[in-house]
Amino acid sequence: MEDVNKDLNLSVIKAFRLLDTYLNDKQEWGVRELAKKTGYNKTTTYRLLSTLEYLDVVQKNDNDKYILGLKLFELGNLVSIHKSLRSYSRIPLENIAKEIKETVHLGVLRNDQVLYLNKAESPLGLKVSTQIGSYQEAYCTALGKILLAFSSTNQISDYLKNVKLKARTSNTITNSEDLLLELKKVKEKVYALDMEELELGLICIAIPVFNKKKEVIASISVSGPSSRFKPENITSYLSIIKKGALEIEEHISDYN
Amino acid sequence: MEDVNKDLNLSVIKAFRLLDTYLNDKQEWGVRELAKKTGYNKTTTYRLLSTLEYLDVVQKNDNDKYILGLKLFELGNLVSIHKSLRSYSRIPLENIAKEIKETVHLGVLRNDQVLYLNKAESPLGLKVSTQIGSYQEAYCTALGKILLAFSSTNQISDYLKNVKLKARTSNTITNSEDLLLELKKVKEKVYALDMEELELGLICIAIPVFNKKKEVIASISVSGPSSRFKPENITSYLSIIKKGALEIEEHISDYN
DNA sequence: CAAAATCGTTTCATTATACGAAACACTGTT
DNA sequence: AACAGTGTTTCGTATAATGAAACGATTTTG
Repeated sequence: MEDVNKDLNLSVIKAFRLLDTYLNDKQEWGVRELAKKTGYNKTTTYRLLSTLEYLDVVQKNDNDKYILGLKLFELGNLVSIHKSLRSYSRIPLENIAKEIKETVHLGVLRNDQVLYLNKAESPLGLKVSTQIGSYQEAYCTALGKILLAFSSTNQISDYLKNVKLKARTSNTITNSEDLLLELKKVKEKVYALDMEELELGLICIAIPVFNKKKEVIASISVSGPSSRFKPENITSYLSIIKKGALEIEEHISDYN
Repeated sequence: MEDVNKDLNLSVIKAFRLLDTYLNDKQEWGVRELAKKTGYNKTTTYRLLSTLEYLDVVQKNDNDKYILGLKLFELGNLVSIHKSLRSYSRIPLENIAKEIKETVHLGVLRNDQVLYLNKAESPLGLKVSTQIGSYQEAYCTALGKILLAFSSTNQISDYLKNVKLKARTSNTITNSEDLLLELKKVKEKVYALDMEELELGLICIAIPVFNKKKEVIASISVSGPSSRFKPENITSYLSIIKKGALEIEEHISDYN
């Protein structure tokens, strides 16, 4: 933990810690429930929630529980970071998803993790579904392997210093040397696979998106259940994803 | 203004007032600049911004100005309100935009205004571009006319009590009786037009989206410049938009 | 190239306000 | 009827937010 010496506003921090609680796969929370989860006093929690409700940041649903409000939707849509990448990727991702019939993601590296910037979901019932704006470990995802593989050697060694390669499944690469070897292969082949390394039954394939200076600015992946994702599909999948990546690259300026 | 007697947390309110400032079509702000705009002391503003930066709610860009941060992107994507409508409308909206080559919007009524839930932009250079999550007056937009026209008479009269019909252009309907007549016609024809009533040179056409109980739950509009938007197109546009509306309606449950 | 203007940042004394235990009102359950 | 679960209000206390002034660092101006 960094030493944060600036005198920060503790109420504001608490308010956002309350909102962060909604990241735990739970859409509605009561006052006492949130207080217990965050460790805050229930009176404090009540007052913060009242304030956030007044600001439209949260609102009560039919069960009188608090849910995230439309102010966050409004502000979230105003965020300019990666905006062009997010908007220009929309149609290409949809095209890939339509053709392959699996879920497609666009991601970038941020603080040693993969940040999901956009997605297009599989039309099928059994599908991968990720939250846009959420984060995932890089070393056990196809997106992350691409983004790491095309990072500088310094960045990669920093990554290995910062991140513990925890086994998510029996297939997860948990050894630094193995990961370096894998990244080398990924960079050579210009595509990455995740063979049930994050989650059993989940297979992904990813390729890089380049800017006009040939730097990797993002990665596109296709994810599906192992039951549908066969080795013989890889070649055809790759050509479809590459077509989508090219569509994005045409819109991208040098730096972004 | 309502009398808000609960003791709300003033720091949290200030923090979100700072964030609200970004709604004014300006992506980056300095400390003194934000302080001046909001009327807060510059030291207070500085400390609040430091706190928000610590929380990843804002971040500094290359010019050392503050921009909205990825925490807002993350939380905004977590908002569950109208989520199914937003996700299921994505592909139908894209299809309409692709076919008509104009920008398409999906909106609902909220606090007497139109809330834009989703959009698909025209592929052309000259196009309408609206912020998702933002609000617009209902009486001078095609979306708003549809949503008002299919509201109850009570809701409509409440609307007329609350809202002042300000002239946005020389074509804007500024008279309650005229608006009521217009809404009656809209409901009969089951589509609404905005003939440069919000902005000169901007024409829109909208239709309702029904749930399985035949209630209007949203509206779809197509917007384009008057130079391209010809009366003879209306019939063909309507059939294309209706096709999209049907695609959405198939996915929608009874109430949402 | 010096002077002035502007920027973000820190200091410190003061005052406002966030705080929390306890009591409360309300609801649904046992 | 008793109980356990909500969200909400009260009130005295202590903490934390406040802002004028000074600061150092850039950038702009003459």
